[in-house]
Amino acid sequence: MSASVKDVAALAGVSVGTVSNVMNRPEKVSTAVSERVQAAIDELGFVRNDAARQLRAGHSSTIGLVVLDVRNPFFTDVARGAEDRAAEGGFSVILGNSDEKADREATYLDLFEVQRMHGVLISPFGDITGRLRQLRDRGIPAVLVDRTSADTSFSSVSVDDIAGGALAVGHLLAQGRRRIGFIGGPMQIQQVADRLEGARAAVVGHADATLEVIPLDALSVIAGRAAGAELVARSTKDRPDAVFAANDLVAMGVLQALMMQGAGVRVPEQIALIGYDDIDFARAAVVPLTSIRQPSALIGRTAVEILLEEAADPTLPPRQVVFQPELVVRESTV
Amino acid sequence: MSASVKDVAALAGVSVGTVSNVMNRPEKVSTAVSERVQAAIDELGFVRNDAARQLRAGHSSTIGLVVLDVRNPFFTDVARGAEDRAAEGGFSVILGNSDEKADREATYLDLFEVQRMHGVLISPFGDITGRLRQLRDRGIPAVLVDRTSADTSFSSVSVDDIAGGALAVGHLLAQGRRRIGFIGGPMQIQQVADRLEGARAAVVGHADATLEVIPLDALSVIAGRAAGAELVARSTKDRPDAVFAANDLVAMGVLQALMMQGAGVRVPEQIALIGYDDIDFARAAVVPLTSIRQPSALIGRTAVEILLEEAADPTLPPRQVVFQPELVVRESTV
DNA sequence: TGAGGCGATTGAATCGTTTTAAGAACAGGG
DNA sequence: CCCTGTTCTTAAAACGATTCAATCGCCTCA
Repeated sequence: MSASVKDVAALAGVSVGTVSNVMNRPEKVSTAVSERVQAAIDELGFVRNDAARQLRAGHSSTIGLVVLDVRNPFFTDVARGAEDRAAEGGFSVILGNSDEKADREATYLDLFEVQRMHGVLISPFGDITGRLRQLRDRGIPAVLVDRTSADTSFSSVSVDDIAGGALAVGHLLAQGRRRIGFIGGPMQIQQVADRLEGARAAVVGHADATLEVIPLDALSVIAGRAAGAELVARSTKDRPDAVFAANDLVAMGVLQALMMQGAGVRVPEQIALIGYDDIDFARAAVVPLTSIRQPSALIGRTAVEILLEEAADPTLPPRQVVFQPELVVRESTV
Repeated sequence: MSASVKDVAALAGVSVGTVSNVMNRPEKVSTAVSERVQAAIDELGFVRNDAARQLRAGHSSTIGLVVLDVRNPFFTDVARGAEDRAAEGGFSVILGNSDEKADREATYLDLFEVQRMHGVLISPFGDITGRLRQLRDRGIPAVLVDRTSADTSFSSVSVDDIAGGALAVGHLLAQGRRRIGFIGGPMQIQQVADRLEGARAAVVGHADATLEVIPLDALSVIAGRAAGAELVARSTKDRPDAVFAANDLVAMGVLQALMMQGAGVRVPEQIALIGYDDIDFARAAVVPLTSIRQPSALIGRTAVEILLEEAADPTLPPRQVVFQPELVVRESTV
């Protein structure tokens, strides 16, 4: 069907070894021969068969990435960063979407194993350190993304959500707000709990400030809107003067409820509002939303970096990299 | 590093050929031997090396899928449908995000070629029929997704956007609306042009109905909001009594502008609003949005179906499958 | 002229699985 | 006891790129 090195070698009048050298260590080949081989490659439209290369090499030059939700811009940005860094080293990234389902997650890991991936990046859903350990024993290293490992036997790259929460509430306090509301949940989600913890820490420094927690059972627009409606129903003096939503989806729901005809709570005059994640929709909201941005692309880039190092030297000790989030101020808080 | 068939064969006391038979044609092997081999596989934690299998087979058992935008729920649903159908046939799908960039699209096609994919599904960005023809000549068939091919030399699976436009406006007319506004653009996007064409066709049957086109330069929330603000600025009698937005993002922008404090245009009482795509956000909007749903998962499923058939028999003539969209009625139009 | 050195090139072995033709073991019929 | 099937298993030959020890030229210098 398609041409092989053998065909190229025959056409160029050299041996297959030389053709391989032209492609992989050009410095070992004279320019005359190199050009002749190149011409033959072009003429035949030769494309290397990766399976054969892999078989010989013992492993693929592809990195597998499993994310919790491809629709979440945070993860697509992580993926982009990973792809960029991988490309610099001559690797490719293939993307799997676990959709927060354990069986899908397992299926992707199986696929990555039969394909003898160079390594795996994963934002884990269930507890899969056992499976990851198995993969590592078979020569496939793994790096956790957006979650620190329970045990520290794997490297991880994540963001400091406690700092993020403190950053958000610190900003509200700096704007002169004192009655802060935190809207988010469920608390089983580590990220939510951490953000709340950060919020609490920020409030502690201000004796006259209070923090009210309004729990949610999901991080969605709908849930946020319900919580917002509850605020609208209160008398003005019982309302917080600032709200920190656990993520941007929730914040958008709250915003919708506050701005609704008949509600007429002005943002940010009466209630300042800050979200988390800085998704595109946040910028595009009726009142552009102040939010906490995570260095998503950098997370992906760093994860690949660590993965490649560990693949090259499996004896390296695991590392935990934690990035700091960043405040993005827009109209909803000023 | 990891065990090979040879190790399994040695442990089970049979030849490698038998091990292969146990895995691939169990009916050729006696139960006694089969059990012995299975035990050996389990004990060694043997996992097949896909590279070797592919090398022998001549092509991978993986299908490549390139979409324009992974963040768009439409495409993730297409991907899901494709994965499901592929899994039924023992194939896997790997997902590439071209992000509407020609170079990213090309990079994925190159990757799929060196990996000797079983086939490629693609929602093309640029004109890549030349490249696809090349792939096909080298044994990798392709099926176009969500776009009919300019020439009909490739199979394609798409949705009838003209019918979708007619469906949307037909619904508005059935609700008694007569002054219809179409908000969308740019018209270079085939889908937008088709939806408008369908809208025009629907209006033709009603002598007293009018269709006003409000052009946009992008299908975004922001652009939609600007168009909505323009409607708000008009006197009531100059406003349309129903708006058909080219997609849900635009519709959400329009909705935001209409509902804004001070604007006070009631939806659907004063202006009915319908979108297109039926994304999750549409359901979650302040006023849940009527929309046109496309059978996304079925599109992916069908595309894989056709691809597998063409891979099995490359002489099959290309087929164009066109699905019909579906109206989903919510509060924004009733 | 021949030895030594050096860079460029070759050819065969290798990776792990699948496939296929050939062989072994066994049963039943004559 | 031999012959003919059947059923199960084996051994060896692929697949295509890479690698490395071996070889080939060719030049320099004694």
